Amino acid sequence: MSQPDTKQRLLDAAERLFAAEGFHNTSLRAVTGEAEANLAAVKYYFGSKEALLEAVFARRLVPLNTLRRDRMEEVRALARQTGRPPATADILRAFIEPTLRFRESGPGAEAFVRLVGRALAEPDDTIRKIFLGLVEPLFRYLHESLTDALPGMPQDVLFWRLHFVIGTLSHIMCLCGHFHGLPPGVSPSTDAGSLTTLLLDFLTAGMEVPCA
Amino acid sequence: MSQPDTKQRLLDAAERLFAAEGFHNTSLRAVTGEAEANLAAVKYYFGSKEALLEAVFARRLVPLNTLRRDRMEEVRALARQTGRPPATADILRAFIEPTLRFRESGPGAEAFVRLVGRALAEPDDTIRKIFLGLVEPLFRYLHESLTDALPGMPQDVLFWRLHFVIGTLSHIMCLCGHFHGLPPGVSPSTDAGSLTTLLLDFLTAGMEVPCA
DNA sequence: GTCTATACGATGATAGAC
DNA sequence: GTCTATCATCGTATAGAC
Repeated sequence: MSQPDTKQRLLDAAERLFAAEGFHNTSLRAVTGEAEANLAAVKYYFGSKEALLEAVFARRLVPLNTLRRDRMEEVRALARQTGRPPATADILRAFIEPTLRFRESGPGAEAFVRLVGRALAEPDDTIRKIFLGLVEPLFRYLHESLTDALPGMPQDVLFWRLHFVIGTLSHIMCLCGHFHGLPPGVSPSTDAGSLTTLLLDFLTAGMEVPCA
Repeated sequence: MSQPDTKQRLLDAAERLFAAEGFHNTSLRAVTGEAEANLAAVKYYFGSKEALLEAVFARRLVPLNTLRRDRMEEVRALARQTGRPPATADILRAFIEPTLRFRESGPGAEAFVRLVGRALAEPDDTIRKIFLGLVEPLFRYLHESLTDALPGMPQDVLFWRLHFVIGTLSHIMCLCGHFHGLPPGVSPSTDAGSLTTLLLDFLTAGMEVPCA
């Protein structure tokens, strides 16, 4: 290769721009301009604009998903030793805490978190499916783990509540640092630790409440 | 006018296409094609593509917001007569039930609900601000009503929980009829009545749980 | 007032030279 | 591996017909 890490520079520039301006609102000329690469380099390294997006997702999502699954597996293994179901709060923490902490894991990570938070609301089927392909196995495992934690809950109620959790987390991920309509005098804490606690209290109560 | 309601046909076509394909993925040529109007009709009636989107939002959102605010005001007025705070569940129901019922209010309404559900996750600042301009006063009123219902709750906790509610509702709005990864044997009910009950149980429990 | 025809610069994508 | 040239299509703008 002649240039050092053209591929990495393209990924970095695409991640930042897709998060800041949106996928459809970002031109390949803007990406290659910021990465100081030629327009056709995207075609060469990735194949298309959509394949570039998939690479942006995969680079950070694959290790994050491994971490989230490992933590959920750990909670369930410990519970099996006691012979009792895992606590709902422990399952949710294993899923949520790495997600929120990820924002503090280095340059570009905050932009990436916003990008992921928006992905499920993406109108474009192709793009949403690229993202779903990377996270759906993990969602299934979370579903399975929650079924484990809440053995008495009807299947369809659990299914909806799972999506309530995912929806809340997605919204918080794209909200971080971008509040609308802050009332005067309110300056909510945004560090991963506080936010994890606040989310866990709220979601655990919602997951565990008896249904009519 | 020569053609019957060119403006309405443009709004109908834009609503359907923006919801189905996304705003940036929908060309004005597609809109005017479906509406059987000339390309320049958008410029003539609305001024720009973004102004067309604002008109699509406003047409249905203004009456819906009036309904939601009226119902919240009614709950608070009744509570004042008893001299006690309104119930959290009643405030949330006043906000959520009209939103979910709206989906069944006629042709095009379901597409519109998805469009609104995605709006807060919209990456484009201009578009998100168009939407926020139409809903922020209502969000503030919901915030105020929940402060009323939960007088002991710290301001910053209430602020976050308000956003948890909005995030959950947004996600459900864009999910309706578009599930990913349905496990076999689960066919969740999607009618407004059942969904309202499920959401209310979950969100009320989360709003009312004591915070550490 | 309402609508049509047409043109302009910029975009995503590609083919093929080097 | 990298770059130039080219293409259809995009949002927008304008001039003018009815």
